[in-house]
Amino acid sequence: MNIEPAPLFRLLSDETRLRCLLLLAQAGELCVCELTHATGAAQPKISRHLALLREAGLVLDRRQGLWIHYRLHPDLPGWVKDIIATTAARAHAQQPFADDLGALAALPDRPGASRCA
Amino acid sequence: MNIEPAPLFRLLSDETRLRCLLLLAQAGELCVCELTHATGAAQPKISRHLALLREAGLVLDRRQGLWIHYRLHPDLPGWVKDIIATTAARAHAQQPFADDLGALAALPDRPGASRCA
DNA sequence: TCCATATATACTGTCAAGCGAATATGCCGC
DNA sequence: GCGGCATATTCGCTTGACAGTATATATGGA
Repeated sequence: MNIEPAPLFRLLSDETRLRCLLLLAQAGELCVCELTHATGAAQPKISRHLALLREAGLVLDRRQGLWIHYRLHPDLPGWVKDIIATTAARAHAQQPFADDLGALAALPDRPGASRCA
Repeated sequence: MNIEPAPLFRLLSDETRLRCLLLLAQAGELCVCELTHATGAAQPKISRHLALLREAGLVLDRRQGLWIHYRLHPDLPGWVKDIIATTAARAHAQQPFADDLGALAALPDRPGASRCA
């Protein structure tokens, strides 16, 4: 899966997509409901944006029963990882990303992912 | 001038803008006609995109007689410089950026900038 | 088999981005 | 001031992105 700069930036230019991507970069793997809650966005909205990231090869999904877990694609080119990491470092303490991380941490039973409200 | 991640990526997501930005990152300072020739784009198109980059604080312009020279803003935040540098490194040998650099080098009298065809 | 939950997709309306063509502005030399 | 060059701006148009609502699919359990 080859990734070109301009289309990559196009994907990163939507705040909802960027927030999801940075959450995945930070948390490793998250199911759709966790992303939905962390961002406060509607479920179809998250789903659509995740589909775009998936089609571009930026994320991978893994079905586990009822839940679908997303994570950054492990084989991303180095320069793409660099850009995500740089952005994550800068966004980490700023809005709205800081709140997203807080909301994620506040979800009950997170490590087991047993509770999706 | 504060720069937010999503709007930055929005600016980088247009190929014409990205090509101009990377040319400036490589060449240091270029006038509009050089960017126009290097990219092969129409002059109003280049001008419009440069205006967007200028309004966002990514580039600075300097008028010298008839010519207007653009360069990357020297006070860009470190993370923005990093992203531009990372992208430039990856794009350097690929299309269409390699051709842009070649076309730029082929322009006559470049260092003196005396000849804008 | 029927239901509930998690996620994905389809449909539709709205809005902004980008383009080409034409025109305007600013600067220079005569 | 006039003409010419470099650059900027405006206009009308087209296209594509995104949102919300509604609906479909898939899985697991009673």
